[in-house]
Amino acid sequence: MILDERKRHILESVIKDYVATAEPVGSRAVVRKHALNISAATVRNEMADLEDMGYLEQPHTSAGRIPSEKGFRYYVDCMMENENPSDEQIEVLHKILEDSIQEWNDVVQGIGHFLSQVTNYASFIIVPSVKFSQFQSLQLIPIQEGQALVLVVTDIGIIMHRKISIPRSIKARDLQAIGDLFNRAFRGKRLSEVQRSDLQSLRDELKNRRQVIDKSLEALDNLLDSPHDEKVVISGALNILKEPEFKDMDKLRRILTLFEEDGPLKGVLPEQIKEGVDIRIGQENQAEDIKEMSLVFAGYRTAGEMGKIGLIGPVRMEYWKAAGTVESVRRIIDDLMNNSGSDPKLFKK
Amino acid sequence: MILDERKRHILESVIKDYVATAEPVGSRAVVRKHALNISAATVRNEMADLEDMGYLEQPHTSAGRIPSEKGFRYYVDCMMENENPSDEQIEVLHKILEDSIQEWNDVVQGIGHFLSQVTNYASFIIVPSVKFSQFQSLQLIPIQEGQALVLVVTDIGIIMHRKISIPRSIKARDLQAIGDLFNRAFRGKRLSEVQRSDLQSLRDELKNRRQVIDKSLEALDNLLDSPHDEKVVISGALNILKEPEFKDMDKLRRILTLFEEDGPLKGVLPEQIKEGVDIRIGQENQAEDIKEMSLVFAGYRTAGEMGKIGLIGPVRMEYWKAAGTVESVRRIIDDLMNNSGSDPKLFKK
DNA sequence: ATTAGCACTCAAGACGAGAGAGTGCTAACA
DNA sequence: TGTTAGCACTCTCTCGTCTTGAGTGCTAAT
Repeated sequence: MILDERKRHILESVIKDYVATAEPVGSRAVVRKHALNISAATVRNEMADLEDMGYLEQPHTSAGRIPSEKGFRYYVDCMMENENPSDEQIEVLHKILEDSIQEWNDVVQGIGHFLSQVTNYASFIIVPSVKFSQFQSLQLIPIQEGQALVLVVTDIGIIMHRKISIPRSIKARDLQAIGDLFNRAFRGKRLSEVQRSDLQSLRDELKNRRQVIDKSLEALDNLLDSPHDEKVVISGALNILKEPEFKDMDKLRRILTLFEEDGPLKGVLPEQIKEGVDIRIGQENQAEDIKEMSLVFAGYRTAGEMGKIGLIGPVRMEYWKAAGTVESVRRIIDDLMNNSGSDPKLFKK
Repeated sequence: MILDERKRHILESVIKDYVATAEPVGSRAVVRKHALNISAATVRNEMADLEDMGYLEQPHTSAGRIPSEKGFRYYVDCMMENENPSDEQIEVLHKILEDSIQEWNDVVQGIGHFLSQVTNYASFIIVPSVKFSQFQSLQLIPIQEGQALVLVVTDIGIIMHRKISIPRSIKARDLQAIGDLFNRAFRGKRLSEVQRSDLQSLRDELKNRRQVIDKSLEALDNLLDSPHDEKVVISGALNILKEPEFKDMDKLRRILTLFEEDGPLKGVLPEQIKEGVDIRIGQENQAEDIKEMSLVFAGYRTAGEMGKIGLIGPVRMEYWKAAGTVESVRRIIDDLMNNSGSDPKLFKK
C-alpha cells in the first residue's frame, strides 16, 4: 500500500508524538508541532482516511488518534531511518569492553547494560550453547589427594571444568595418559558430536583405569548437559516500570516474570533468525505473553553459532533508536568476536 | 514493658489479622474472629491503651488499628513462636540440593528459590568472598601454543582460573617449576594475605622467567580483585508485587532497584552478624532505601567466613514463618558445609 | 471493671455538573 | 475538486457534594 507524501508526514507526526507522550494525538497538535501548511480540518480528513486504512485508531470517538500496530509496521518498513548511538556513547561502550576484556561474563554484562541504558528499554543477550564449539583438549589435573580436575578447552578458548574423585593409586602420569587418550579420540569434534557411543568404546579400551575414565566421562557428560545450554542475560528490566502502559499490576507482573527466569524469554524469540535487525511489533509475536510488547533484535555470529541480542519495550517504542542501537552493538560484537583473534577471550560460565 | 495476658492476646489478634489482610482491624473483628469472652467495647478500651503505649496506631480516627513497628517488635521479641517449614517442604529442599550437588552455583540458586517459594517473600543469599579461603595450590597448565591457564585451588575446593599468554619458548616443565614456586610461597595463606610485596619478592627471585611470572601474578592479582568479591543471589524479587503496600509505582521502583544489582543490597545488611536469626523491622534498618521493609536474616559459616541468607518483605510480614524458614535453611546449609566433608563441593564463580 | 448504647468522624464510593479536547459534518471558498 | 472555517456533538476527566458504613470514644447503667 502506497501512501502519498502528506499522509506519510501525518502518520509520522502521530507516531513521534504518541511515542513521546503516550497520549492520543489530535489534529491540532499535528499542525501545531509539525508546522504543516494545511489546516487542522484537512489533517482530520487525512487522519480519518488513515484510520480507514488501518494505520491509525481511536481509543474513543472524541479522542485523538494513536498509531495501530499496522501503522507502526508501515513506518518501520517504509519510512524509518535508524538513529545510531552518538559517538560518545560508542566510545563509552568500547571503554567498558576494554575494561572487562578478561571476563566474557563481564563483557556480556557490559553490553547488556549499555543497551538498556542507552535506549531505556529492557535488553537481552542470548549466548549460544557451548555445545557447538569444537573440542580442543581435555586434561586431567591432580589438585589434591584423591581429587582431580577434568579441564576441557574448546577451540574458541572456552574453559570448562568439573571436579572428580579418583583412587589414590592413580599417579599424575596416569592422568596425563588418560587425558591424551581423550584428546586423540575427540580433538576437532564438536562437543555436541561427542556421543556416548564414542565414550563407550573408549571405556572398553581401558578397562584397567576404568574408574577414572568413568568419572571423567560422567563429568564430561555433565558438562555437555543442561547448565551450559544457551545463557540468557537480561539487563534493565525495570525500565518497563517507566512506561505508563504498565501501570497495571497484572500486566506488569506478567512481563517481569518473563525476565525473572531464563526459560520464558527464549521461548519468545524465533528459532531461526534472519540477517540484520528484526522487529516484532505487538501481536506479531508468537508467544502469548509478549503480544503487548515489541521486540527489536539481531543475531551475532560466534564460533559458528548464532547468538542473539535485542530489546524489549512497549509497542509504543522508539523503533528508530532501538534498531540503530541494536545494529551498532551487533556490529561491535561481531568485530570483537572475529577480529581480535590475537587473544581469544576467556570464557567462563 | 510487660503487658497483661489480655492485651497480649489482643495485640496478637490485631497483628495476625493485619498481616493477613493488610487492612486496619477493628474491635468487632477481634472479638468475632478470636472468640474472646469480652465485648467489643472492652477491646476498644484495651486497644486505646495499646495505642497510648505505642504498640498500635490508627491510620485515621475512624478506622481500626494497625500494629506499629514497636508493636511488631514486641510481638517478635516476647510472643512469637517460629513456624518451621513442613516436613514435606524440607524434603523438597533436600531433593533440590542433592540434584544440584555438583555445582555450588546451583545449590545457592536452589536455596534461594526455596526460601522465596515457601515464604512468598524475596530472598537473598550472600556468599562470602573467596578471599578469605586459604590458598592451596596454583598450577600453570599449557592449553595451547602460547597460552596457559593459571589454576588456583583453595582449601575448600573453590577453583578459579585465568588465561594468560606465554612465550613459545616456555615448556610444560618450566610451567610446572614456576607453579611449584608459587606453591611453596603461598600454601596455607589466606588469599587476602597474598600481598603484592610477596609477589614482588617472588618475581625478583626468578628474573629469567619474568614474563610468565609477571603474567601469572597479574592473573592472580586479578582473581583476587573485584569480581570474586562477595556474591549476592536474589530470588523471588517479584513476590513484592503481591503486597498491596507497593501498588505505588515509585515505591515499587525503589525497592526493585535494590534487587536489580548486587551492590545496594549489601549496603543494607549489617557488617557484623549475630548468632541466630536477626530481624530488622522497618525504621530499624539503617539504610534509607529499606526503611519501609523488614529483613529477616541469619549468618551461616563456611570456610571460616560468614555468609548471609535472608528474606525481605513488607513490615506487615509473617515474621513467624519467615524466621522459622530462615532458621531451618541456615541449619541445613551449615550441615551441608561442615558435615559432608567427604566430597567437598565444586565451587565455581 | 465491664458493657450497652449512641453520637460522631472519616474514608470511600456514587452521582452529576462542567470543562476541555477532539471529532465529523456541512457549507463556503479557491 | 480539494481545502477550510464553523459548529454541534461526544466522550473523558475532574471536582465537589452526598451517602454509606465501619469504627471509634464517651457516658451511663450493671
